[in-house]
Amino acid sequence: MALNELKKDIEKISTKTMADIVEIRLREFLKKKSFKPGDQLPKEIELAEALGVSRNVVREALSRLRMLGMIETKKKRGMVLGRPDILGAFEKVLDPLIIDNDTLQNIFELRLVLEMGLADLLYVSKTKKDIDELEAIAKKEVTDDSFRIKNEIAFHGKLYEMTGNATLKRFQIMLLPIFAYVVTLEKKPTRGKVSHLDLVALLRKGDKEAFRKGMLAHLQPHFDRLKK
Amino acid sequence: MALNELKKDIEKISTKTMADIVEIRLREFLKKKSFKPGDQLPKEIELAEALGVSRNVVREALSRLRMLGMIETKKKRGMVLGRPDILGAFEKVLDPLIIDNDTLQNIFELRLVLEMGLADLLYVSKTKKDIDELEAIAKKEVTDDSFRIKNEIAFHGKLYEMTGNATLKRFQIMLLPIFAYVVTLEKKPTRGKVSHLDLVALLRKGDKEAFRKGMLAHLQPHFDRLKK
DNA sequence: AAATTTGATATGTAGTACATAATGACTACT
DNA sequence: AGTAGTCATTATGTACTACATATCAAATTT
Repeated sequence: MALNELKKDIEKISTKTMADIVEIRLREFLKKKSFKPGDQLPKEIELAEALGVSRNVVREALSRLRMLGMIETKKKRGMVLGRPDILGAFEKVLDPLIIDNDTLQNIFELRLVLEMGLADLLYVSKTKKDIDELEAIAKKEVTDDSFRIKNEIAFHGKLYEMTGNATLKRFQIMLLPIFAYVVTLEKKPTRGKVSHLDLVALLRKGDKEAFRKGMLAHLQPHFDRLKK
Repeated sequence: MALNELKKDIEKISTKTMADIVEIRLREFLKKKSFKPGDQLPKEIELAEALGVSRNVVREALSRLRMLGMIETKKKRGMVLGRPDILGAFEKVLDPLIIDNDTLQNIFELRLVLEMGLADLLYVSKTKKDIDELEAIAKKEVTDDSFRIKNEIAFHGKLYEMTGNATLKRFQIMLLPIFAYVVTLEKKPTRGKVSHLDLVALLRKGDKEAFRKGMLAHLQPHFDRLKK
């Protein structure tokens, strides 16, 4: 196809709307002025006049920034710069059904990378209490295969929680639907040679490398799938 | 503080605007109808009438979804469901200056986790050509400390690229500013005992575990900082 | 001095009007 | 017949006006 070559040679004409442009300009404005959270921002009418567009357009752009938490507004008091929830925006878009397959696969791999990299952080922050709780979770697991994904979620979720990193934990929760979705695409359920209880034992014994090897063995079926 | 307890007992009164609500409702609508990318959506006026709000409000909500790439609009042709760029939304919010310190720290840790978990994926996809290129990058590095961050970016960026995972690579690029920012908070530049060239050698020799240990040593100064 | 009222103000919502681009049908011409 | 050209149609894009609503601050009352 010559189409791909064409696309490289001819740049797509920009069909940006005013709202798109205003959004960009507002972003630049916030950055250039290096506002900090809580700082007062100009009012809508002023922005509209300064930009030479209707208040309507400004509001559409502001609405976007507001959704991301970048700004907060109160009647009469006006707008202030907010503290955006970083993962919030991400979360809104993460729907397995509208993500293309390549990206789904990529996210699946990302999840595996996280899982394998967890050990070092875990060994910095784990406590005996954590391990006990983790063991309780592993022991409570039902062998019934239909509960398998639930077991996985509970166990691995606890692992992330043990890092004490709230962002990481939430990130993991967000990736769960993707993970579950990709797993359901499998024909037959595959199990690694190392069980959750094995992992708990490894954690307790205290050898970081051993734990990592165990985790790899636990996830091996997933890695095997990547090789094709 | 009794405030935290109070917050649990008393739910925050919802001060959602119409645009907020419409955004939620539209999301639900898209999900319930299980539209696929490219599917035609109702027009603005119909949505406004169905929801009992002005077209203005609907447009504000649509503007948000449009920003995320969830919908695409063309004049006369109407709206169709789009393929959102997952990381796009994330990218828009990722500014070190407006993220609070705890989250910055969390993201920094997340980055370390990724780095440590990279090995397994890397050993699935690495090629000799990749390693040669990586070595070229490492050899080109200048010893001047002022170029240190540039060196880091080039080298580690290439590592992510070698995984063949575009999402992961882009995710890493997005995290760079955060990483650089946190590193600049350090008093004195710290160097791990394993250099980039050492890592290349380890990669070439082919032992996954050795490479991971090397990476850990390379990043050790960063991990040391976490322990306090 | 404390409490209440009142006015001013910035955002939130509604509604109207028109511009603009894409579509498709219809017409005319060779 | 088939191509080119015209024109009405339609859904989004932009502008403007008007008013509701919450909130702050000053003025007034007690």
